[in-house]
Amino acid sequence: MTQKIEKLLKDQGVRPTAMRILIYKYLLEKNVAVALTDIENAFAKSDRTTLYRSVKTFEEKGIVHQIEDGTGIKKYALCEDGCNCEIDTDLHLHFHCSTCNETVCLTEHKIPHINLPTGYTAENVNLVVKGICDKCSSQQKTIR
Amino acid sequence: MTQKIEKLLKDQGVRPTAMRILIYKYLLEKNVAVALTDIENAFAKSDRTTLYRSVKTFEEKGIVHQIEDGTGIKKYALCEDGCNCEIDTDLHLHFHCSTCNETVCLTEHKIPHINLPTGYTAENVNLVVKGICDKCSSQQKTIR
DNA sequence: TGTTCTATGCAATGGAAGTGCATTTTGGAA
DNA sequence: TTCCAAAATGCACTTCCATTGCATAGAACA
Ligand SMILES: [Mn+2]
Ligand SMILES: [Mn+2]
Ligand SMILES: [Zn+2]
Ligand SMILES: [Zn+2]
Repeated sequence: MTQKIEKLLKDQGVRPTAMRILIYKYLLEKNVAVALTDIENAFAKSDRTTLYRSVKTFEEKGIVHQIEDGTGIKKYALCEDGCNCEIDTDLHLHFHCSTCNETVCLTEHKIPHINLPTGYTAENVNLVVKGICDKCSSQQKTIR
Repeated sequence: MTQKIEKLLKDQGVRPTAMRILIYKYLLEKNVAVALTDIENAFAKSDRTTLYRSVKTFEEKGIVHQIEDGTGIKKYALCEDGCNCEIDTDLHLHFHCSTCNETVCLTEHKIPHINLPTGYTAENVNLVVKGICDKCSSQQKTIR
């Protein structure tokens, strides 16, 4: 496991330090997008700045992508294999649940092509749907 | 003008105070989405809290809609006539220019219908395209 | 006029992003 | 193996914006 991650990080041009490996593992085991604060809370002995800069490096090297889910808090999630964060091919829908407050990548749901008025050039597209996630809606059923 | 605004506010259940009318006028003359700080700077003698609560009231009464353009700063813009901020009919694309840093409503560009996995329910959709706006790209041309 | 609800202003809080700088760690050259 | 330069880390701070509590002023209404 750790071996693989080390290799993966190296391949992306990121030095596999102890903390970075831990962060990567954490992102891997979470199946939702995480905030910096989440990572901070996951490790008792961690400095926010280090985490901040590690994640930033990950982002620059294409290891994670940043998600703006509308909460005002930046979230991060691992990129898919072979992802280049390219518009039309890699960018996908994100879903933010207003009940559990979790944000997930719906990697199967790519962003539809958007027509823009003349003169406008798209560099990036952010599509976030807010509502109730599957877990929360099935809990609702269970309750009643 | 002021008369119309007063009526409009009343019709939406908002008392047309002096400040609120000013804010409304300001939003009306700006053709871009504005941040609270923008409004604050537009009026020398204004209290941020009053502006904050006024805009919040506007939002609750369906007079403005909030825009999360990914900058982390909340923006606001007047709703169209007859807008109920309803998904599929009223929600539209927003464009954020990375050059001039302005965010505009592209009210003609409604949000395409999004298919979600089973169990997910959509309550709101946020679609933001980032890139270069028409003004900025035409300036580019002029320069070279 | 007096009462009550609403709007406003001021002060303060809180959360998160981001930066400067000193120190430690690391990887590679010698 | 030893040493050095570059990279990573940790701590202290700053900044920016959203948001709230509470006291006061203002408007509507009986
Ligand atoms: Mn994602
Ligand atoms: Mn809009
Ligand atoms: Zn949920
Ligand atoms: Zn522009």
